[in-house]
Amino acid sequence: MINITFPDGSVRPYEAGVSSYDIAMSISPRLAADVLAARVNGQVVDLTRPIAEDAKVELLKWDDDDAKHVFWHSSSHLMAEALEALYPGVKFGIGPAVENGFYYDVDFAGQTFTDADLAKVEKKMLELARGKEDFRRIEVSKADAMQHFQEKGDPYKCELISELEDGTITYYTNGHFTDLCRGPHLMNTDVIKAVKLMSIAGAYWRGDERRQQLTRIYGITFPKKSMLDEYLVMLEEAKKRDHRKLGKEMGLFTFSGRVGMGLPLWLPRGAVLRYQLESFLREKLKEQGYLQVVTPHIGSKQLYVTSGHWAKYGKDSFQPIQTPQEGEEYLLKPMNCPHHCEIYASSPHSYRELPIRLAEFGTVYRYEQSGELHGLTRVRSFTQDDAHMYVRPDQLKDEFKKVIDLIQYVFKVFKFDRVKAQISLRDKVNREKYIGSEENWERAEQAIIESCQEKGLPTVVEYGEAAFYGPKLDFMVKDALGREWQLGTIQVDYNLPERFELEYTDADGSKKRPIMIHRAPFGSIERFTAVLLEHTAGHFPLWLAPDQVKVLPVSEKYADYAKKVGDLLNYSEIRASIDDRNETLGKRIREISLLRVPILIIVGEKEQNEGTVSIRYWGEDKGSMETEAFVAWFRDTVKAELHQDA
RNA sequence: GCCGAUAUAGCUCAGUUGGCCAGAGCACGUGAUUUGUAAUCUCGGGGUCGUGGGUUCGAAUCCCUCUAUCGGCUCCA
Repeated sequence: MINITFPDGSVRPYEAGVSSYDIAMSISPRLAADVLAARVNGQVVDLTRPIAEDAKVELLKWDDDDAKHVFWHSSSHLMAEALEALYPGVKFGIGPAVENGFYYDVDFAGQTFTDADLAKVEKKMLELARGKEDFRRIEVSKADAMQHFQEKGDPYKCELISELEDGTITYYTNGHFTDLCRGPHLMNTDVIKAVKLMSIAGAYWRGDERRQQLTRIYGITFPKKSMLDEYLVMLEEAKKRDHRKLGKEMGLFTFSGRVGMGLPLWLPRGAVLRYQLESFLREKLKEQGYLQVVTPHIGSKQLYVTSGHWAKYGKDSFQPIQTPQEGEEYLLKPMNCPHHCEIYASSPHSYRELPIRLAEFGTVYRYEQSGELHGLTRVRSFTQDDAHMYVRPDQLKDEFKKVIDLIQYVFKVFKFDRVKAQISLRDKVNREKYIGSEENWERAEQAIIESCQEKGLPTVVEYGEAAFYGPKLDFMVKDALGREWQLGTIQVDYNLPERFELEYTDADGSKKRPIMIHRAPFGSIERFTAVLLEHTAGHFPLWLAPDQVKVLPVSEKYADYAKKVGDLLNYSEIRASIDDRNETLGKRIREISLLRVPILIIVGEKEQNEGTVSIRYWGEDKGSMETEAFVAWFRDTVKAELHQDA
């Protein structure tokens, strides 16, 4: 007999070799019907795996992320089985579970497969699922595995097997389909009740663009039909928050094929939004001792040869502009740091002056591959809320931590919770992608890791995500559809100061090299605006809304009073305007609401006589109050929105 | 850049298997109406069906090119 310990701490004896499914059955058949996988001593395993020794066992149902993962992974095998049945001769790459569902990469070997075929595969999957096929785990030797997939003619699986160690290789079989797979899987296919194949896309084999492109089929499955329906409704709702749609509806920005792809045009209301975002940060930076600078939109090619950007990105940039007479070469500036380095270098510096913080809302231009452009989140021209700090070694960590505080303050004001802080370090093996000495990198990476630890900031570490000149701390936020975007970033850089031979005079009179911190709390105004739109569904905080107040006279008769109110509000620095068009009140309210104007003021006979305004705040009737009282309330609200302890 | 899809009026979309002068709602202009919390009524203007080519007696509709957009992949200083 062995002892099984449950999550609540209780212990029950079972015969050795008992499976998690048997354990679930012993508790209740109802539980056994719902359970999808088990976590034994912290490891997720098949329900059918025998347990030989004393163990901690958790029975996992749909509400557990690991259980969903197993469910979707098994679903990808089910889809593969369906595809093999419908398209004999297809070859398979990999088919993992992802955050929302699963995919399988398939080589259709010349057969065509389009969106229209998805329904057919869904149908086949459901048919196979109802056949209650067991997932069977089989351990095989490397030689046998290799032989099997060679005979089947599946080069992708052979490649994967060739990299595995003998003795660790397992198959899973469901129905007529056998796949190389580590598992774990569902007990059988019967629990898969609802299937939706979402889309097909090209995907390079092993993520390498020089290799074969496979057809990736994305899908999602559920244990209940109703859950699929809910999921699809949720997706529809998310699409309504798409910043591209909201940007159009709210008159914030547009694109023009004639201007060029990925080049956003900010409309008047969008421009107001930008200026608000900029002055919000400018105020904060003033408090923290930043100095604003302004630099040109182009820079000599030589500048980027010095910085190393030309060697790294020259071929993948907008190509140099040449002067007609002299043949000089200039680049559209893809970043602001080299310009700022030259500002630093323009005068001698004492150790007493440091840190020097140079800030600029710098518009940069980067060639992004055409297929990569995406609304405002990925564009070819964007404005960074950039700054570069030049610090002494003893100031580095304090300065870094101050920036963490600033970024956290920003996220708090905008109510971005669930921000992921990611430490982006060098690739562990492939190091020729980076410039600078091993020693400098080591110091820079340590500074970031230690600063985060000292701040108690929860982080994840990603290797290979560093910039070529230094490691980064990136702040990632998801959009409406769960896609992750990098917003804020802080980078430690020992390399550019060397390349630009930046110096300061230390206390002992010797020349020393400053360390540079690159940082941008928004990342870019464009991307920040996009993510903010999706988070708020266009309901910006009051201080930020391009139009804060619209004043609506009930009819023409009250237009004068409306104007009086509007003037008073403008005088009080509230962005207010009047809508006295010859339209019904209901219609004007509807149109202004669609523009996401937070406050509507309605004035008619009653308000005119009493000197009051009637307030509608985000669609809710707040009754009437004296105009002065409204101004006071407005100011308090804005103050509260901006006052967040970092 | 690669794979797949889409492109009809300013916007959102109809337009059957190729067949009269290409339609609707909103928006815009006009006249009436003077409105009390999410769409008042009237009349009117507006489209070389993304571009260029091809097939056909005939193309918004079928084929190719290019451009832009969408979903992914790759990339992201």
